[in-house]
Amino acid sequence: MSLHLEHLNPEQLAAVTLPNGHALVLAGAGSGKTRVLTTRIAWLIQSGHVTPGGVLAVTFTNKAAREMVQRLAAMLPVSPRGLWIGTFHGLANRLLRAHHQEAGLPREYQILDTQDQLSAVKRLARSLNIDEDRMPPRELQRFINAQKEEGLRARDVPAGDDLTRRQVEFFASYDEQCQREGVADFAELLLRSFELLSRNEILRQHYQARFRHILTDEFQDTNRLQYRWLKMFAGPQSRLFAVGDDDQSIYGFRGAHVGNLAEFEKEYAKGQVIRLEQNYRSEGNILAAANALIANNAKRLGKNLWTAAGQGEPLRVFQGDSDADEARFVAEEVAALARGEGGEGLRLADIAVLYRSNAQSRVLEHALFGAAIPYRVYGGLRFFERAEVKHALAYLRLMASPADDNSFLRVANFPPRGIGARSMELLQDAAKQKGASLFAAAEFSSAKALPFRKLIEELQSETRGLPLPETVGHVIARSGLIEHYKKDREGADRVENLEELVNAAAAFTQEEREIEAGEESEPLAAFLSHAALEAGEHQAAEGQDALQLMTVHSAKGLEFSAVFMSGLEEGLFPHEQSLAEKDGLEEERRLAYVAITRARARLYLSFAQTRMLHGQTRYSLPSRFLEEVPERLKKWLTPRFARARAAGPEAPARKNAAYFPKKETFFAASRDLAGFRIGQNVTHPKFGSGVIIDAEGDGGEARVQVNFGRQGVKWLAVAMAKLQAA
DNA sequence: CGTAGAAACTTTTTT
DNA sequence: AGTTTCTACG
Repeated sequence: MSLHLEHLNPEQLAAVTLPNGHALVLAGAGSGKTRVLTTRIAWLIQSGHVTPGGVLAVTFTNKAAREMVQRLAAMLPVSPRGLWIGTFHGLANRLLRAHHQEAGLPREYQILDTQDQLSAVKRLARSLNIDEDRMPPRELQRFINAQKEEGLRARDVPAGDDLTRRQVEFFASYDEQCQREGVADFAELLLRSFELLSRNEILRQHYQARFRHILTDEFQDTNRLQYRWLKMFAGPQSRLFAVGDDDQSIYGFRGAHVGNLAEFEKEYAKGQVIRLEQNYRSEGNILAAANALIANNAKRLGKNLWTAAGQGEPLRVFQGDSDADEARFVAEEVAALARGEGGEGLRLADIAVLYRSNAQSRVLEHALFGAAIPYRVYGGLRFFERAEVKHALAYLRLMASPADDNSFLRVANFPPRGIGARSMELLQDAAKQKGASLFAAAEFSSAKALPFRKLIEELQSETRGLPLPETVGHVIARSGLIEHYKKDREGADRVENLEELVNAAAAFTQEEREIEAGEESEPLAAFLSHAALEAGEHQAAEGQDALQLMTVHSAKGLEFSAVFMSGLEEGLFPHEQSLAEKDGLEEERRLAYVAITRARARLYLSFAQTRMLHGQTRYSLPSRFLEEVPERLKKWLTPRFARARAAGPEAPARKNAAYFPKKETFFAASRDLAGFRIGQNVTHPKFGSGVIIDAEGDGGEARVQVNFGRQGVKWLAVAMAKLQAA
């Protein structure tokens, strides 16, 4: 039992042992925030300030929650069972399972993930004859989630214009549909549990009296509903402890409200703010780069991150001719780092390749595969999101919860069993008329669907009392899924994944079940929740040393000896979509800040001049973030991209000006443009550096369209403009 | 009803 | 480019 308080610096110690009162800890990257949080919980318990059952600790990711439980288990002689540690969604689910009746939900309610929610929205839009061009399902989905994240139901949303009024109406119907089918989306878990406690005074008092210490990690990422949710648990005796970093707020797009930090300080912490500013992770140059970059943001609470470490190496900058070229560089460099080149080689698992969007992983994977470097990709399509796995889960969900129409529609005719579009339509009409579920309607009004209903009922009785893995195994076989994929030439992977699902069920232990869902839950119900809430982050090849590939978002909270930040191009990072959003550029910059601060000793910054995206070649300029890192900290590995400074103050960024997709054609590429070609980098005496993105005319008449980044996009006559090849 | 191939669509980040 | 949806045909 060792808390090792002696290893903490004064600020960390103060945060850990704060005796009473609420507190806000502003913790910079690498300042030991997770350690402070876990050590505080251990300290509170060990010193008798609270019993394990009186702790409520909330994180954003399952990974963070698991890590916290593990670290606690190492520090304390208590089992993590009694502790309420988990993600917002996991804990909300736990609460709702325990009080499903009071919350107005069926015992076996199912959780809709993003995919499921979209199909539910589409289905409803169709049944309401909604014009999908005027109200695209995706936008309806976004609208609904945004409202729920603000804590609003349809009746609470002011319907100003006509469009909003329609959206609100749809929102109301959507919630009715969910209620009827016994399902809850992610935001619903939070909102429903919030409403449960705010309405039910007895329950609220019970939990308020129970939770003496409420601790939250990554507080900058909470949305308004989550903040209210936390406050709900805080009774007069409770103490709130929030840890966050405004510079690492990167979830604005899903409703995170950085303002919560300031509001928390005003409402609770009241000046009890502890700043952790010493960085223990990165060497000097890396930290200097991060500090210089983030200084460009106007909206900051402000802090001064420093390190006692030496300067270390400069940041290495690489310019690739293409995305493939960049990927090749990454692969070669990773191989060299692993070999060690005179020093001690790095473990692959201690090296990360980060990118802005998942689509970028493919070209990297290709190069790594070619170089025989083992790698693991995080994010992207996760295990429980794969089609075949979702099919299997749909059978299981129907068995547990027959009213789940989403699942019914997913597998009633998969594998094909003669229930075509027409039969399904008739069944849906019948169900609608009677206000019944599809499963119920299958009994009396569809000869075609009846055998399917029978199959589900047989599965229910055949698996009654069986252990979970055997239930899953039986279902994938009896449903015909395995057989169906075995017939498919390319179905081998899918069969493997289905078999892996049985393993996942076996690995889903008693202990995990209790931590995630509470003590009294059914094994199957708990497993289905687990599948929806934790999309299967940790699958496959565990244990083997492998390079880590992930988006910057999923890298938050992690650290590596060497980090590759790839695709540093205008339009990609910062992403062009973000520039149209309010405070979008600042959020992108915080994202870049998160990426830089993941590195301990070595950091690579790379970009490519051309990139294949969605089947088109894009020509792009280096990211402005690259320029915001001072030159003295960088070492160029490739001849420096000549960048003549434009005279005068910089023009404000123009929306979408920097990044234009352009179909590459032989015609355009081979046309006589007086020595220039599309995609070429050029400089102009007034506008600075740019890239040619289009052309018209030939020879002496030729005009080219040049993207000058922040200076905008201009058409220039080649003969007149003093363009120079760069 | 089921399938194959064509056409259309997407085009950021995630619990 | 990859995925989903549509269309034509057996």
